[in-house]
Amino acid sequence: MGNSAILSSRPVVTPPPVSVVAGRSRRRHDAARAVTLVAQRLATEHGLDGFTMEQLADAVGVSRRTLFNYFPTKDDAVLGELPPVEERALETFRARGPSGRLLLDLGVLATHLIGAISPEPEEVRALQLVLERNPRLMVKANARFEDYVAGFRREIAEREGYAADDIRPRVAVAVVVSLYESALKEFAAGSDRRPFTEIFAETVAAARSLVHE
Amino acid sequence: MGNSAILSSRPVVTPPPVSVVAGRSRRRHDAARAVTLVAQRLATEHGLDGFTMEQLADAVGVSRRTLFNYFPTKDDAVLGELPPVEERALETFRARGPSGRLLLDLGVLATHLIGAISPEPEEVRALQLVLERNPRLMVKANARFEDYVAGFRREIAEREGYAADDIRPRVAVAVVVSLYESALKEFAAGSDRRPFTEIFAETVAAARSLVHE
DNA sequence: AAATGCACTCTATGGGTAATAGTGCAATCC
DNA sequence: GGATTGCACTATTACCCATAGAGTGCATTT
Repeated sequence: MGNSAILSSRPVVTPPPVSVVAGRSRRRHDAARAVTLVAQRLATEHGLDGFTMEQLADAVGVSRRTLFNYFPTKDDAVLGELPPVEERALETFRARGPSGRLLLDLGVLATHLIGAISPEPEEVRALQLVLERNPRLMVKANARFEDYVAGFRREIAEREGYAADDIRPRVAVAVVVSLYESALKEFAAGSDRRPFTEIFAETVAAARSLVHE
Repeated sequence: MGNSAILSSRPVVTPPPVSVVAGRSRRRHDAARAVTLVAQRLATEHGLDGFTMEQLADAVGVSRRTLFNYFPTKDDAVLGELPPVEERALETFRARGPSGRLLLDLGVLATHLIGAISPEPEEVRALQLVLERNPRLMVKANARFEDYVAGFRREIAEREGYAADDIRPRVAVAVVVSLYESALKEFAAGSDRRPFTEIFAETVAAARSLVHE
């Protein structure tokens, strides 16, 4: 359990629910990502309330007003955007692929999303610290993540044709999310510098071995 | 991810790590439980900072000073104590029982602990609300829970003879905790008034069906 | 032995104010 | 033509300080 919030380092622009990152969007995404990296650095060095949007704007090289074109609030600038779901990956999932087994396919989708984040352990630790020191930000991070995974629950219910009150979407997402969080803790605590995707895969494998023992 | 904190309603005194509830301890536990119920009621009605320890003491019928004999802080009085692990249940677990399969046995232990809580849905919802409105309390609740489950991780590593850096204890606990939290959400949201243990069992069954599909 | 009264220390909260986040619109720039 | 920006404004939050209340230790009472 744990009150681990999703930690996005190097997050990507949240596009419309399902979209392909392209041309203008790509440039926008890269710009927003740069804002977030700087915002996270400033938050780590000075605290969340220790830097102003003016300072962030200066550090990024845009106007303060423009920052609000990328992010609705200062908190969102620091948290960044959650990884987008690429259209092809989602179509595969909807078509009950790649394996036909829900938990496995959800794990594949999660791996894909995790690959889009590619955090460094120091970044995860730093952002964890910022969150710990700012319960407001943690609450917001968790609310955002909850909305994000709610979308996956809906996709699951639809793919599997579950009834509206079926608890399996919630359970499936809860299990995969718990593995993600467990892996994130290992990643942040680890000293061996393996990529996060590798640690997630190892965590999934450990869960599988526990289930099939 | 959820930021669901453990919600203890009708919590039991946190005894020494492994102990049997008896005589004097039972009376102490009942008294502490009464304090927590009143504290939770006051927090729900007035907010966490909207009642004083003096008021809580008056409502319970003890002196303010005595409250601190039961709980180290006001927050702890509201959160209550986490359920104790009964000695017999722990001995069974340590002896690799009841089934010999770690995840199943951990689920049995969790069911036992959940049985000791027996919350009502209104209580869960009320306490969730208090936590939402008081990030400080939520942070504390989560830190306590993290310590609590760390103990189970140690028990698992010992029971299974895992190496110190083996990730399986963390994964096993993460999965069971995610099922607990998922069940808690269903319980708080539900309108059919089934006991929490039943909903947890249903959640475990759903996870099992997803794994074996 | 546990509860309690009491006096004290420490910390967090409340209120007022100023700083900053957030907003809308028009002008400018690429 | 769309994005950026400047600007003036509104709304909200952080900061500061004093006070209330949480927390503490000890002696007395039950």
